[in-house]
Amino acid sequence: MSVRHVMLALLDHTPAYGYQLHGLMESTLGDPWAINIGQIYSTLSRLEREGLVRRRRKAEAETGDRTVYEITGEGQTELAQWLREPLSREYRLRDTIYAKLVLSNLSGSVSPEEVLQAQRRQLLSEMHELTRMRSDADPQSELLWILLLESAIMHLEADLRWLDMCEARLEDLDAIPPPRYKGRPRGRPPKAESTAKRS
Amino acid sequence: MSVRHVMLALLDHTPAYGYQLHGLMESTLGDPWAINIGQIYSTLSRLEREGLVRRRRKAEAETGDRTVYEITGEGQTELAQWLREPLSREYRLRDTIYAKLVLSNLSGSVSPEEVLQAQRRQLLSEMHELTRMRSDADPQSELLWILLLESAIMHLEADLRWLDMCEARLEDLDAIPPPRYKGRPRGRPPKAESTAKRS
DNA sequence: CGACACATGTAACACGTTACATGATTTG
DNA sequence: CAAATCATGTAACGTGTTACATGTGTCG
Repeated sequence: MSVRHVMLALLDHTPAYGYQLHGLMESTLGDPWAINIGQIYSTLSRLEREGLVRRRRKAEAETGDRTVYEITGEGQTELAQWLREPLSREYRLRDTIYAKLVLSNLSGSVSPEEVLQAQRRQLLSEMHELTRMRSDADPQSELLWILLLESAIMHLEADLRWLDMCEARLEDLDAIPPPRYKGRPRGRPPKAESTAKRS
Repeated sequence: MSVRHVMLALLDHTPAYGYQLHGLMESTLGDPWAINIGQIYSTLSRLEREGLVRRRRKAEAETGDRTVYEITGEGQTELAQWLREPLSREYRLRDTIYAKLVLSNLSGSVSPEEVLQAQRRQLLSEMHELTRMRSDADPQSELLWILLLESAIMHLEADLRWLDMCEARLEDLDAIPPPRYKGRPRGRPPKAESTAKRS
């Protein structure tokens, strides 16, 4: 839901052909946003079909045989809307680590302790890597890159603190009864009901 | 990459039929994990095809006409492996808010200030909601639900602090040159190169 | 020449979503 | 009886992945 908008933004800055977009995406947003080149072309097709993008009439000097795309008015509208509309972070409530913790507690093959420990090891090593990269980065020319690293580091810290919290309460987990299933238990399971969403 | 494993874990606890799995998933992991019932069946097919799950032979009392599935040995192996293997959090480096910030800076229609402010408003409101839910929850019977809320809150805090940081450095953003594209710029774009991944 | 970057695609698949079709059983 | 819930699916589509096919141009 996001690659299409990135492409729109890049095309809004300057018309481009597919291969070029691929390069721009990587140089603008960095390696983590590198996608398979094939997806560029299929996304361009969809965007064209929806009228958010159009093929540029050849003409203007020689473009070789490359297919240059440009954004349309509709595309700019869509882009502005995407930029303005804030992200909901409620997906945080669908955290895979949480699921692993609950499920390991449920089915005996791997203990919650093991899950937590493995995860902590992983996060600590990523933390090392991130802080190293942070101190390697040049505050002048790589401001954006640094901001991204800071973000990742802060979330990693949150994860680590959370793991500590869980570990401290591990004993309490044993007391939790397994889920039942018999015609609407109604035992109020965890509810999301975040902003503007009723269950 | 995660629904299949949730289903394996539930089936490891007890054999079940599709509709039942859907209910168990929600009551075990909560609303945020509720998925479309259709996906249960298609995932079951895939799991069966891969031999991680099998249809139980009718017999044993009356099951009605419901198709009961149970996990296989292979399935248990796969499940244990999933539980043991830690998640990489490197996807944090592919943060959509970050992308919006960079792209709004690039294409003029919406300013970075606007993006940051809209996002802050959203996060503050979600924070309100989450803290309210946290204080409503019963520490005895809803320990898991509380842990999940804590996690979400901590990450929300991280996001908010990050937004502040970005805002404080907004002026510096103007100084950033737009990305070029001409035969390998080699201006070291942001690199991910997280654990065990070379670009 | 041969390897590599440039350039454009297609195919197959996994996962997720919404929507629809089709019935049986339960219950107000 | 009508509506809701139970129960099992299918179809269409969006997004993402990997892999492959097919060329041109450049450079050591």
